[in-house]
Amino acid sequence: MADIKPIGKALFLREEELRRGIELMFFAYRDFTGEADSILAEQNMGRAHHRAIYFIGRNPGITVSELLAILNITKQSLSRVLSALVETGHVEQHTGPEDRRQRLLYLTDAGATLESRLTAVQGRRFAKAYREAGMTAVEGFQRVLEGLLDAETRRQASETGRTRHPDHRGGE
Amino acid sequence: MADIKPIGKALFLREEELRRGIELMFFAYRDFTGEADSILAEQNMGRAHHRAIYFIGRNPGITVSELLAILNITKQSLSRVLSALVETGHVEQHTGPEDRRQRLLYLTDAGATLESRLTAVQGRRFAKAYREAGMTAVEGFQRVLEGLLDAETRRQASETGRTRHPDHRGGE
DNA sequence: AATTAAGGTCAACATGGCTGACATAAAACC
DNA sequence: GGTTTTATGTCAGCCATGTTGACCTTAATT
Repeated sequence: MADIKPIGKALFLREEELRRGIELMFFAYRDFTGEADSILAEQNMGRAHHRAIYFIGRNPGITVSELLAILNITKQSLSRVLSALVETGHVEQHTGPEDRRQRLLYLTDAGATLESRLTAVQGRRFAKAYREAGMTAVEGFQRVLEGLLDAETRRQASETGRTRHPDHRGGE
Repeated sequence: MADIKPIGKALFLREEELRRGIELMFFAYRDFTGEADSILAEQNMGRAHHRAIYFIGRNPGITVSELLAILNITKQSLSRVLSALVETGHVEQHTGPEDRRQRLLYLTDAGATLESRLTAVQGRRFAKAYREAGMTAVEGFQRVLEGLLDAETRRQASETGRTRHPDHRGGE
């Protein structure tokens, strides 16, 4: 099975090859999110809640504006989700110490627990795919996905993960 | 397992590596669909319409049930979208010649035109990403995406693209 | 013929995008 | 220091698209 080489070597940009990519992308994304969606449904949440929880967990103390820049949705949409998450006790908002207009966002313990659970199922799926495909494939996978990004996203993505605020939630 | 060279050095399934995959998947999918979404918005359509048009184009004469199996949504959801597409003249329904309960689906010329346009922008994005990443990377990309699929999807995916009906739309 | 099953549609609900209007806090102007 | 402008975030209401439930039509079973 090692010789899957869909492309003997000739041009691999033929229509069929491209359609294969388009379709794989659709199916893979759907299945990739499917398990998490089920967990979320149990809690009466949706994908939007997941994304907020995920990136708040990644960037404790992130502001609504910063989160917006990552998610690329309107602040009104995000606001609705955040209100729900605060309501259910998964997220805490603290007024910014410097700029009191800001709400710094943190996961509560419940939020962190849910985040772990969701990331765990998605991580397991990736771990399996990565393991089966092998290291070289993983590298290629990442390379192609990066190539699919908008220039703007690529710029931002390089910043994500940088803990922007040294974290101080629950400290008190 | 075929003894997969331990990545340069350590295990590569660490949390950070997995999170990178999760995040790339999110951003790439969003950007990948973004351009098509804009075109669709012009026509007062959404992603659901796109998917229907895409797979009908791929499988002329497909039945609603078969399309459902590909899309994995409820038939009620699909029905709404199909009605709209028939209404706007992008899709034609022909009663099945064998089984008169069935509606065989075909793109009209307008539908085919729109499909081409949408596939073209997504194809261009893939062509660029593939070109930049190189053949080996593309192979890895496909391998990993396949690994992310549910077993069920993988089974079905191998069938997609098989022109199931020899096409006879517009034959009259 | 009567029942059961399969293919589709209609209605009503929830999620999560969107835009518009707005409150509050900070910054800029003077 | 008061006024205006700008930035951050919320509330309200619309639209797209997923869901379930009720239903019609046609085919298959008996």
